[in-house]
Amino acid sequence: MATLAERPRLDDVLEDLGYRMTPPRRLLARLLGNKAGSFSAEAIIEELPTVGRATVYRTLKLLVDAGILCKTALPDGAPRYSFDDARHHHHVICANCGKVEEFRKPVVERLLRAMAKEVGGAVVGHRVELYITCADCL
Amino acid sequence: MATLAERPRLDDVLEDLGYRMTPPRRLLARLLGNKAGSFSAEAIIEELPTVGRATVYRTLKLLVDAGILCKTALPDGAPRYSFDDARHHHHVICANCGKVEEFRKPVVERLLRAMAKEVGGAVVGHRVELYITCADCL
DNA sequence: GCCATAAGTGATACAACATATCACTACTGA
DNA sequence: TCAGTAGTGATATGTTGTATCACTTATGGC
Repeated sequence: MATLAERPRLDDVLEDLGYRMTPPRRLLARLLGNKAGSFSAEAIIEELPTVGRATVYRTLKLLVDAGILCKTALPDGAPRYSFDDARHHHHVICANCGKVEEFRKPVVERLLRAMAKEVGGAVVGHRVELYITCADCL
Repeated sequence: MATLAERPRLDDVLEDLGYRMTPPRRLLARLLGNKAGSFSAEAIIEELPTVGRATVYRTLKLLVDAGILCKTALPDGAPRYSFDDARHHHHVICANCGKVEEFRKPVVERLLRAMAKEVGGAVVGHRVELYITCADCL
């Protein structure tokens, strides 16, 4: 995951993408900017009672589409959002606390590419997730 | 995925697991026994209007827990059920028609095990999915 | 074959996560 | 300043399930 320091300022990102900077988006940007680990959409909604559900979901989607956030899931399927780093990567997810870390392994990509050749058809994507109980939770 | 011929008879499976064979379960077993590819729970519910939602979901869960069915997801997160083969495996999923195929690659397991050593914490599981557009859909 | 009983059932409510609609508001650029 | 469009929040709806609960029934022991 991009560290707090590396992270682009969210309001800048949204403006650069041509979106308007509105008070709800500023609130969201400020809140998300200080989030570590992963979070659920509902948590954000609770923390920003003045911002409507639809707006929270809309903005999260915007940020996911822009590659700023990444949407993953815990093993039980509960969706989590976390900051993303622009490069292609996979996730290590703590099944207990939901913390998400990224990893990049060219070997994984090579392997999947090789596998792609074996199956007929055109590969459109892949997903690799490793579930752990993190050191803090042990 | 287990081929139609290889597939154990579902009613036998349920009985062997100690479950009662009831009319709704027989209907489900007959319907699922003829399914190819993957399907959604809601499709089953529509096809069996005499069987309640709860019963369909309960029975699907039973079969997933028993290792007969496997629950995966399309790239957009829409859940799909497909027949499963008992051994550990991963999925190749057609993002267009939802067809699910299994693959086994010991290399993948070895790689994930190696990765597990690098991250702190205890590995509790993993998920690897390859999304394609299958030959039929091209 | 009968019966007790535990397992199973369906209707319905609820829950989590998200999108659609729509009248209203407020940025923004001209 | 002002028109036009992007954005907003309330609310309804959709999807995918799980919980509850009164009712029904399959099954094993006799």
